[in-house]
Order: sequence, then C-alpha cells, then structure tokens
Amino acid sequence: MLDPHYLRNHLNEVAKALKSRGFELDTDAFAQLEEERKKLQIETQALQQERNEKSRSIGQAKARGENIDEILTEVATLGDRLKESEQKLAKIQAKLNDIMLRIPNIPHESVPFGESEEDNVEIRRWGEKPPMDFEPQDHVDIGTALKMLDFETAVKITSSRFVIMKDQIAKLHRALIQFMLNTHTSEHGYTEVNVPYLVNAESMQGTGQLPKFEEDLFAVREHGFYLIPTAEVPVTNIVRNEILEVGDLPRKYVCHTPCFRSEAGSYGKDTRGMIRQHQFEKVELVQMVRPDESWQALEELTAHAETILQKLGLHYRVITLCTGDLGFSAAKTYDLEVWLPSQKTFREISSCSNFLDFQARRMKARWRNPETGKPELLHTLNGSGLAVGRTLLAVMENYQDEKGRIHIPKVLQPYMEGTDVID
RNA sequence: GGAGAGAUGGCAGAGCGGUUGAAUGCACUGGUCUUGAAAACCAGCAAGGGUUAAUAGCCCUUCCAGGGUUCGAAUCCCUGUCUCUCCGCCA
Repeated sequence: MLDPHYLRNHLNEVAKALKSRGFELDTDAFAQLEEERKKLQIETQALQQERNEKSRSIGQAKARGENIDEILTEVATLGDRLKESEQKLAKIQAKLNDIMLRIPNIPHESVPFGESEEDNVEIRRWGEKPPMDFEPQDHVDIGTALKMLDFETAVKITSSRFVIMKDQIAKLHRALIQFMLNTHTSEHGYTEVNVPYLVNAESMQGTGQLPKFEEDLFAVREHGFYLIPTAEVPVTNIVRNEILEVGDLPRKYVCHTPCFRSEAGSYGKDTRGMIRQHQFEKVELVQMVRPDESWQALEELTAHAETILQKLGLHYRVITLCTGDLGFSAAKTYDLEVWLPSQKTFREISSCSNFLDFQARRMKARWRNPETGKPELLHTLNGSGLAVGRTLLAVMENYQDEKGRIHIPKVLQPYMEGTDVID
C-alpha cells in the first residue's frame, strides 16, 4: 500500500508514475472520495468530542449529587446523529481502503520504462552455454526416457500441470533443496525457517496477493485458508503487526516450501514439462531491513541467488524488469534467467525484489528508529534462491550428454551419495 | 470432537460502568552520582488517525475481533477467533 498521506498530496504525480506500469488511477474519483472522507471525519470526530464532554459532565454532576435531567435531554438526539455519521464514515473509509489496497507500488526511479517483458534490460551475464555437438533434448524427453519423470500418472492422480518425480531425479530434486538451504544458511547468513503452507486472508493481504489476485490462488474455502503461492507470504508475515528493535535487524530468512498457483490466465502457455506447474518447490530468501539499507540489500540478495547458479555452473543473465513488467508490490525487480539449451533461450529461475515499505504498510511491520524513538515502517525484500523445479530442469538439460544421461554437478554429488551420473 | 479457564502497553501483570490511555514491576531513554561501569536515586516512555507548514497545539480511535446495552464500557450482554488445562482421537 502507498502512503495515504503522500498519495493525497501528490495525486497527479503518483498517477503519472503508476501509468508507466500500465495502471490507471482515477484521480478525480479518488480526490472526490477523499474530500467526502475529510468532511465526514471532521464531522464525526466533532460529534464524538461532544459526546465525550457531555458524558464526562454527567459523571461529574452525579458525583456532586446534582440533577442531570437537563444534560440528558441535551444529549438525547446526539447518539443517533453520531451513529449515522459514524456509519457513513466507515462506509467511505472502507471504499477508500479497498481502492488503496488495489493500487500497485510505484516503480523506483532506476527502473527502465517499458510496456512489456520485451522492454526488460539485461544488465549482466555469467558463464557460457554448455558446448553440445548434438541436438539437445528437453527435460521431458530426458526424464521420460529415464522413466524418472511421469506426467501422465500425475494427470490421473490430479490433473495437468502436475508431475511425479522418481528415483534419481527425485533425489536430485531433493539434493538441490539441501544444497540451496545449506549455502544460504552457512555462507550467506540466513536463518532457516519452516512455515505453514496454508495461510489466512490477512497474510495474503499483507504481502499483496489479496484482494486483487484471488483467482491466482488455491483456497480451502470452508476454513478460510489459502495455499501459499510462494514462501514469501508466510515468511514475510512473520513480522506482521510487530515492532522490531534496531538490534533485531536485518532479519534474513531462507525457507523451502511447495508453492501452489492456479495459473489462471496462462492456458496454453508452457504446457509442456515442468516450467509452469500448479505445484512446485522453491527456496525463498526473505529480508526485513532498515529503510536506508534496502537498496544495498537488494543487490546482496540477488547476488546470493546468483551464487547458486554459479556453483551449479549454469549459464545465466540478470535483467531489470521494466516498469510495465513489474509485479504488483515491487518497486524494483531483478530476474535471473537461466540458459535452456532445448529452448535456446534464457528462462526465469529467480525473481528478486525490493518492496520498500509497500508490504510493511499493509502488514504494519515496523522497527523502532533509535534516532526518533518512534516506530517506522521497515522495508521488505525477497527473491527465489532458487525455484527448485526450474533449477532441476536446467541441470537436466545443461548437463545432458548425447546418450541422454545427466551428469551431476560436483557441488551436488555429496547430496547424491556420490552419484556422478544418472542413467 | 467434549469440558473448563483465559486474552490488557515492548514484556510481565493490576484494574469498582464515570478525568483509566490505563496502577505496579521489568525493559528502554535522559539526568544525578562515579575515573568509567554497575548499583542507587530523579524524570520520561503505547500505537494509529484527523486537522495543520509543523516531528507545535487541539481533537478522535484503540485494553483479541465483530456486534449490542448505556448519556458514558477495558469493565455488562451476544457471536467469533486464538491460547492454556483435562478427556477423546491421532503422525
């Protein structure tokens, strides 16, 4: 959520910035609602003040043993007027709040302007394409031939966009998780957490999935829970409604969870293989930091995610998302894209974002600034470190040989009990 | 799932329907004392919002959440959520 104060006073400026990411803010309607709110709020508070004063004088008169009939008649209609005013105000505040919750974050000034992913800007590359003097297969063909990926049975059990991993592929998948968690905890200073996979609506609102993106989520409606689309939701909400002391910052969490996405609206997109599944696993990095440290934290967090790709020896590039491709809550996002030989292109494997105080304001996540002594909103960041399913297929494709075998990167071999090739 | 108890400031913990936004302790901040620290003593210290140029005043809201009773609710009533104890079930 944007700062309501700031929005009110810089309405046109904000509207212009939001337009760069394709969001139209109806400034006239907002300004009018805001004016109404102001009038009603002043009126309501004046009535409340009057009630408080009269009630207090009744109490005092009674204590002195005086007659209170006169004051009581004065107050007779006050209750009804106040109630009416309060209800009107509540209604308009709810309306404004709903609007506020649906306004995306303002892109940071360093974010390149653009309309779609076409306009994203590559900022660096690492590594090289693996040399292959044969036509590379995709992970579906490799995994199916090995009888270690089974899409058909998963359809029987559930539906499309699910998969069954078996044997050495399942183990490789598990090895990747362990490797990522160990790297981030031992080398990057993150604290490992294990969190609920079902969350309530407040948590979803806190990180920005609700109210606007309900159709992207799976829900357990009879309990009012949602399946998490990313560990970002439960992990970031750890600090919801908290005031952290300065010594408690930064908080750096790493968390492995399954992620559940309905993929509404992506019909026909990436239908083959494990690129886009309803259920996939991810190791997520989440940071809560002092506001003056968040931009540096974004660079560090991105580097932490990159470390995984580097240790795995996977060729990748880093891009800055342009204004039009930016996610709802993010002020700036770097995507890591890994090379996929079968598609002869780079595909997203991590997304690292600074949300500034956008999520923190929704969550009331604060820290006590020792300079002012007052609670202030903190900044939140997160990034995949990495998406495990996509990393798995990147390893399968980049480390395949002409016989359809998969060679295991050195760093993973200890997690594979010494296995160096899957065949 | 059944029975009972509870939910108050960063934490612990009082609180008669009427200056209670809330005693007290801890923590924290400032000061005195001290070579320094500790201790002791003194003082300060909830959050959110409105108005405003203002981090000045003034005002409003908030004692789990949502309703209700009342001129007035932390205090009374109803509903929900959560926590704890016991029983049942269970990885």
